[in-house]
Amino acid sequence: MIEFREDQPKWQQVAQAIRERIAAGAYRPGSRVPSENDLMQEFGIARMTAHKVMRALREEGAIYTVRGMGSFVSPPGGTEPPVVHTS
Amino acid sequence: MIEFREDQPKWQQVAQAIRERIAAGAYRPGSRVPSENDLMQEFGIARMTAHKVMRALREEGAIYTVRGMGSFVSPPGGTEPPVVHTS
DNA sequence: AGATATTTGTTCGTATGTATC
DNA sequence: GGATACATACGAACAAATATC
Repeated sequence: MIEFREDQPKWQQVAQAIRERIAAGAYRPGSRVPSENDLMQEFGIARMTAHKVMRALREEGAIYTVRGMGSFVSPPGGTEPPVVHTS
Repeated sequence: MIEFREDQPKWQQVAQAIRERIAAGAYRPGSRVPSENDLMQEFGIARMTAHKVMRALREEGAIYTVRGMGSFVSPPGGTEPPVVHTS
């Protein structure tokens, strides 16, 4: 759990926590990151706040998202299209 | 986009813009009007300001709103309850 | 085929805090 | 004090995509 500081928005602090886990290799390229529901539970935040976190990470290219599936760590390169199972 | 005047609140100017579009028939009775998010984007305003716009239009009967769905142009009569699709 | 659960996308409703005028 | 305007953050509801059973 995080002790939220007063001087920075929750959504930024959570986003930073996820960034650090990716950088540390806790979440590896192509693997799923916690769902918005997971983030709600773990950090005690509202779903819209979790959504804002994921949107920020998505916009900076750290993750990509598939509706109904979840979000995944982007490959090191950065912009390769996600592997979508079409079978 | 709008060039906001200094002599009048933003939320009133945006509300007037929407009123004019309804009057002009750009938004027809029963059809959806732009969401608060749309208004944020188009006019470059905060969500709370967009909300204030919609509340004003709702209170004067120009639109009606359904949570989770959006806002819609009121029928010409004025105060008939909205048609909800239950099928 | 159908039902259910999970997950993300989007919508509105509300409250609080900050800053400015 | 009041009104405006912004950002943050909570809640609630509806929608659509995906997966599983």
